[in-house]
Amino acid sequence: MIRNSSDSNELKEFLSTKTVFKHLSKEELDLIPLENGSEIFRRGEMIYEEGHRINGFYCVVKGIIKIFKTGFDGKDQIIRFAKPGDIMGFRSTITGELACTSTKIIEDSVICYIPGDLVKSFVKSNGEFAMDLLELACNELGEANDYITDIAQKTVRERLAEVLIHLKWSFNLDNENFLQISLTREELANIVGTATESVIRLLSEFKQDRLIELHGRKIKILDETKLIKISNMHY
Amino acid sequence: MIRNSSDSNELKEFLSTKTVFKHLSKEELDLIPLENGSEIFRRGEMIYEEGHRINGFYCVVKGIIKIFKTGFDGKDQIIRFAKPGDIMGFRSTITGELACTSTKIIEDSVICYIPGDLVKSFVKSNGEFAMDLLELACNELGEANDYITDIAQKTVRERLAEVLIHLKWSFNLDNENFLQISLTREELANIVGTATESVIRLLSEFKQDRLIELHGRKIKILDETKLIKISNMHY
DNA sequence: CGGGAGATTGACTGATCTCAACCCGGGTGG
DNA sequence: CCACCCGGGTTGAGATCAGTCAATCTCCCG
Repeated sequence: MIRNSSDSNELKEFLSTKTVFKHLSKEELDLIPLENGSEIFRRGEMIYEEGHRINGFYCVVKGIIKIFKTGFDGKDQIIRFAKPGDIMGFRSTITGELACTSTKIIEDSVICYIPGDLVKSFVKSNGEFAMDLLELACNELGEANDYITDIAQKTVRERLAEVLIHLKWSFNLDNENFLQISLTREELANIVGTATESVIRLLSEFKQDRLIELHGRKIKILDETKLIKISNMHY
Repeated sequence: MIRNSSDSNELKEFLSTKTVFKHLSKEELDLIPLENGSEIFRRGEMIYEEGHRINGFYCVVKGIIKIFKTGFDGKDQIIRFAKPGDIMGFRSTITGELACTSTKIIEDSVICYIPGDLVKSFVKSNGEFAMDLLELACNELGEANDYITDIAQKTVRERLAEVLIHLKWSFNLDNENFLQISLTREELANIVGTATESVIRLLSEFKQDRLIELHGRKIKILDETKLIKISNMHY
């Protein structure tokens, strides 16, 4: 974790255009202590861990972070990914509970921190902001509900297909149309909720069927339509 | 569904003491149109269905409702239960999306409706209320995250044990210490995320082991400690 | 070149699902 | 009054998806 001397005006610009803080007034934005700039994290580093006390929002300026819970047997379950513009830790900040998830860097990231007290004061004084934040929470809740139903009802094969599609929709492709996000097979398994070996077998099956192309960790979706069919998605 | 002529002052009293509306001012409370009173629903009736447009909060005054999603193969997944003081439909009301869940009465209920526009105006004008609502959403989000991890990682046996414990903690017991809530085996399966037959087999196994007692749909927890151990819960 | 992490493959196991039969109690219509 | 039906609830047998374990391989790095 490295202190980054990025211009605080740049950060302000970012917050006010790309994040849930977009409806803060100029004066409110000025209250956020950004003098320290943001922090740079490298792949594998943790920002905070399950059980820790969190007192503010961690806003992703750049990079990709996995947000996950560790089950009683030490196995991780990835809940979601955070990418530029996303907020981490808002649940615990709002409820005042300990963090219920850990956050680990997938792709080198720049994070800036916004104290919780400040956020709460904004919620109380700025109705637009409160509404945006509420919407954010509700959107996440909707996704969580879908996730529950999927994991409870679908086969591993269906879920893996769905995860691949979601990854394609959520993350950029490189110039050869490979998914930019680079995940280990174990991480994929921790999204799908299955064993690493199962992911490996299914991936090579999909590859056989010309649905995807694999180059190490890089994945290219070749036949989105068929994958969607396999996944039994509604959309 | 029957129109109930309950006193609107009684409802106001209820809203301002038992629900997320507790921080509304007297004036704000008066804005809520409660003249029509509340509505009575009977077991089996639906309040709203997945895919419908919802334009407000459904507040449970009395009764128990299951909130569930229907999977692509027609199988239901129960997401949570709503009981007196709880709000249904707030996610869709806030995000403006179609309902992502259906709601079906488990135990005869009294429901009162609060228009969404009004709620949104409260969010914008009353910071305390906004904060309470946000907390509500965040609490649910935390539970959803736990749920995801459980379903993804635990065995059916562990999950069923956990569900029984949660039911005991969430619902009252009758004078013989049986769980008040009455669920079919299929409904239990739809919480756990398994087949009806699996629930039946595991229940009778738990009964053999003197962990629970069964009288038709009524369930009594005999050995909470051991069930918690079986469930591998953290708490 | 040796070591280690991650990826792959194969064999085996077993938890859980599916299917089908059967039971049970309540309600109903002849 | 009784046969029948219907919605749960139970039980058993068999099929299978997916997890575990163990061996091997492939890179990449120091």
